[in-house]
Amino acid sequence: MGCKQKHKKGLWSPDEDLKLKNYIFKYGHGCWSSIPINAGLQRNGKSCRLRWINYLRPGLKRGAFSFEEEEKILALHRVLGNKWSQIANHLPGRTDNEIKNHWHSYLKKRVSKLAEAKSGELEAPPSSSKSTPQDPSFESLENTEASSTDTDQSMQQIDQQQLPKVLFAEWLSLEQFNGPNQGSSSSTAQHLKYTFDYGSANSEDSSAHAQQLNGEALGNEIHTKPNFISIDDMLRSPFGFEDQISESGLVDYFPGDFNFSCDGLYL
DNA sequence: AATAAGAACAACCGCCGTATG
DNA sequence: CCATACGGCGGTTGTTCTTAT
Repeated sequence: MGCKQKHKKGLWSPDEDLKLKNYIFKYGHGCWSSIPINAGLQRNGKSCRLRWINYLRPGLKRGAFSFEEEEKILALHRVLGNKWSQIANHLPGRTDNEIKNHWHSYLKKRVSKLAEAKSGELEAPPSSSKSTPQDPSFESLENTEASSTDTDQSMQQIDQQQLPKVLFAEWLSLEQFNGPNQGSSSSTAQHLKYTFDYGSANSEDSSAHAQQLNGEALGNEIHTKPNFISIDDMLRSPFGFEDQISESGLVDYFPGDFNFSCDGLYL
């Protein structure tokens, strides 16, 4: 009869789940495409893999997201965008699919409501119409090219609307890393790594490192390419690092009395 | 109680990068 | 070097559940 085996689609039955689970517990998953054949399932390998990863795999949390988890997702999403698998890496027991679903069904609305509220504040400031010097010229963005003096502001506006919030380490080449100021660059990178490694350090230590950096003829402004920081470090930061993600696409960091920008992230 | 609308969840699809022959 | 298979990822769709009317 039909020479091509039709793969079953749709929801998984408890029986199918049991077959898949038993097989993987016994033999491991190895090659996904061979699993349905060996386990006696009418599914394709991809479907088996997805079912295992998102539902059957041990260690999954399931159930409602906690407030802490939601906050973490929001913070990570601001940094990573829709990199669900990377976000999931920072939430043990949660799958990328689960996080993605929760984002689309709940968090996204929460964020856009917040943004609306914020933009409402910006567009309709309290009746006392005192124009702030920082007030960006939105009409000029819409209709005309920005004048050269407004370039920075305009770039920020464009970035805010269109560009990712952060430049990632993976986009940077080794060449850039060893760039023209090779010596100082790599030593700075080392210092930065040290400075940010406050998993075990307290903020005092951090500011001590900051002082150390400060003393390295770097002045009170450091902008060396590329600097790296891990996302977990960012989220752990006693300085509220996630609030320092700049609209220019770089990460600005202000621990104490010095500041620099960070161009890369450890993922 | 019936049902329409919206929310939440599960799974599929297509694309891309990598490994292998 | 090329073709193919596979795994992984993100977007999207389909299904089920819950709530409002």
